[in-house]
Amino acid sequence: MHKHTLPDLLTQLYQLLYQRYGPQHWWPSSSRFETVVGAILTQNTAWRNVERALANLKAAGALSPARIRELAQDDLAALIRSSGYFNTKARKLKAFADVLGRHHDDNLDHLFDQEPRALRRELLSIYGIGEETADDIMVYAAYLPSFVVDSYTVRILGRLGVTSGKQRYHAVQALFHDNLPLDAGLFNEYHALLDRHAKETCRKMPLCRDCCLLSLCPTGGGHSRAQ
DNA sequence: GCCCAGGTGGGTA
DNA sequence: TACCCACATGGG
Repeated sequence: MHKHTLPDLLTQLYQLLYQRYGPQHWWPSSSRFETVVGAILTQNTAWRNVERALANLKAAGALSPARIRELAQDDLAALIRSSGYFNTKARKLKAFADVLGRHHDDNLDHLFDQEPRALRRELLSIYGIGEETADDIMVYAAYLPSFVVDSYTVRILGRLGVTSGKQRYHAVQALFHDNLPLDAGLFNEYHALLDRHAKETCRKMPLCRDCCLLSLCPTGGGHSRAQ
């Protein structure tokens, strides 16, 4: 099937994307807490709309766990209106702020200073934090190597014939964990590059022959189905 | 008007 | 387990 081993393919995929796009400087934020808030607000939402919500929170002095707890949920929802799902996301932000206050004295160092498995479990136990958001927080706020799998990741791996498109989150994540160095900096850049490539290229050019990944594509760019 | 965007939780069979 | 649906704004 493949002319590459999986470690080779995943490494070459990274190198091709990095050569094409360069460093992506993720996660754009001025604090780790802001990164966590952004990770929740960007769920199924364009980042552009999240930026407005974050600006509103900053302008209102509301970008802290204590202020998020103090604000009425409706008032918090109004501030983040532009990010969509504002009622749901206001509840999610409050859920995170509650756990951070109750169990960690509002200190992200305390939250992050535990075994990575335990940290991920705790994040997943919080209302509104699923696997992808948990891994966003692991990589981009706690600086731990936990690969972020999103729909773009699945789409690109599908086109390269690496996944079927029906695998669960954990199985896709394991591809990266089992075949690459467990390096938070690498995982940071890798996920950002997949995102960049999918947004910039995959939509406009559904075939690999039109993009920088042609050399990795088993079909030579002739897809019958786009994943 | 339509489809999509840096998903998650809840319900049903 | 496997689907289905609600959640909601803003841009192309």
